[in-house]
Amino acid sequence: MTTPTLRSDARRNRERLVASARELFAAEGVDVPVEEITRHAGVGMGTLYRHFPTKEDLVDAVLEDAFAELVRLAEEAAAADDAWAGFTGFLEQALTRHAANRGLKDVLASEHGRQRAQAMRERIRPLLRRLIERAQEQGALRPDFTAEDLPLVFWTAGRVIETTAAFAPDHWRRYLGLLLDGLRAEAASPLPAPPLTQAQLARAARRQHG
Amino acid sequence: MTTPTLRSDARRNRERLVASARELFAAEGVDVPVEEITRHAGVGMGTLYRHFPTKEDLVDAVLEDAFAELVRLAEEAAAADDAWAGFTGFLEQALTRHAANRGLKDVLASEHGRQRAQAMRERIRPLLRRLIERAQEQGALRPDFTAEDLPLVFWTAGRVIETTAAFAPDHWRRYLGLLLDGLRAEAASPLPAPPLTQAQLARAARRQHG
DNA sequence: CGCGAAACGGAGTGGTCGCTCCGCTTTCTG
DNA sequence: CAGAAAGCGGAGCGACCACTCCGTTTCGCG
Repeated sequence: MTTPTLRSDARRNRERLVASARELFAAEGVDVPVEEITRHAGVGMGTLYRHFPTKEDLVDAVLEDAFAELVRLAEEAAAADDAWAGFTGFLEQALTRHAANRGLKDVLASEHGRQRAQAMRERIRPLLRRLIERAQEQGALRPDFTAEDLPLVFWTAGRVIETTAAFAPDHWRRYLGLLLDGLRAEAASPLPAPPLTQAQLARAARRQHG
Repeated sequence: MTTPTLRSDARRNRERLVASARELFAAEGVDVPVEEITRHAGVGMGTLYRHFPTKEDLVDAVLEDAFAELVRLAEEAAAADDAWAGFTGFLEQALTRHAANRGLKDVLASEHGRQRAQAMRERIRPLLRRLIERAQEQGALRPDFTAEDLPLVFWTAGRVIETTAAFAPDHWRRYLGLLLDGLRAEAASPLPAPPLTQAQLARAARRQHG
C-alpha cells in the first residue's frame, strides 16, 4: 500500500474516473464500455489504463464502499437476538443494494471480483454461517438449509432483479417472500439433493459469465 | 406452408444444418457461433443463410420438437386429478428438459424465440392457468400465487441450472424443493408486492439478454 | 448430354469490445 | 524559468460476432 505521491493532474483524473465509473456501473452494470467511462470522465483511455491495469481492477476499486456496506450489514445481522429476523433482514438489505446498484449485482452474482470482492466474501461468510446455525437452533430456519445454499438465493434473486427492476423495482421482494416461506422450519419437506460442497461452489463462481 | 421442392443437395444440407445445430445448441447453448455450426455440418455460411434468414430462425426451427414436448407435458399435467402433483410434476419435467438442453433454456428463459416459441407459450399458458386454479381450489397451492409468477420460477431455476449443471446436474432439484415448500398453501405468509401484470411480463420478456 | 437455374462456400464487411502504443502536453523541481 | 520526468489522449490492434456477396460448382430437366 505505498502511495507514491501522484502528480496533481493524475490524482484528479483518477478521482474523476472512479466517480464516473461508480455512476455508470450503478446505473448500467459493469458491462458499460470503458470508452464510455473515460468519455464521461473527460479523460483518455490511456489515463484509465495507467491507473487500473484491467477493467476488473477498476470495478473492484469502485465497488469497495459497497462491499464494506455489505460487511456492515452482515455484522448487524449477526448481532440480532432474533436470528430469523437477522437472516431475513440481511437478505432484504443486501438485495436492496443489489437492486440499486447493477454493478454490485453483476460482481456478486458472478463472483467476478478481484481481491476486494473476495476479501468481503471471506469476512461475511463466517458471520452468516453462525447466523444460520443460530436461526436453526431457535427453530425458525429449516435445519437442512446450509451456508452453501445462500449463493442460490443471491443468484436467483439477482435474476429477478435483472429481469424486472426496470419497471417493477420492488418485484424481487415478492420472489424473496415466496422463497423465504419455503425456508421456514415448519415448511420443510425433504430435499431431493444435497447442498453444494465448497469445492463445487468455487467452480460455480468461475462458471458465471466469463 | 408451401414446400417449393428443394433440390436434393439443398434438402440434404438443410437437414445437416438442423442436426448440427440441434446437437451444438443442446450442448453449448444458442450462443455457439454460426461458423461452428456450419463447420460441424460441413457446409458454408452462405448455405446456412439461404435456408434461415437469421440465426434466430434456425434456433426456432431446431427447437420445434422441444417446444412440442413441453406442450405435451403441460397437457399431461393439466389432466392430472391431483392438481398439485400435476403442477410440481410439470415443473420437474420441464426443468429436466431445460437442464438437458442448454439451447432450450436459453430461449425459454430469455423469451428470445420466434413464432414457434411464441406459439408454444400461447398453447401452454391457459393449461397452466387452469392447473394453478385447480391446485388452489384443492387447497394445495397458496392462493396468492398467480400464473404471472410462473416465469419467476423458470427464470430463477434457469439461473441455478446455468450455474451448477456442469458439475452438479441435479442441484436445481434442491432449489426447486426449497421454492416449492414456499408455494404450499400452509407455508403462505403475506407477500410484500403484487404479481407482475401481463404488460410487465411482456416487457420482462424483451428485457432478457438482447 | 448439355445447359440454365439453383445451390454452394468462404473471404470479406461492419459492429463491438478490452486494451496498447507513442507522440504530445503538463507538472514540478532545482 | 527551463528541462526532465510524469502523465496524457485517442487512433489503432486483435479477437469475436452475425451476416453478405459473388465467382464457382452441382443438379436435373429436356
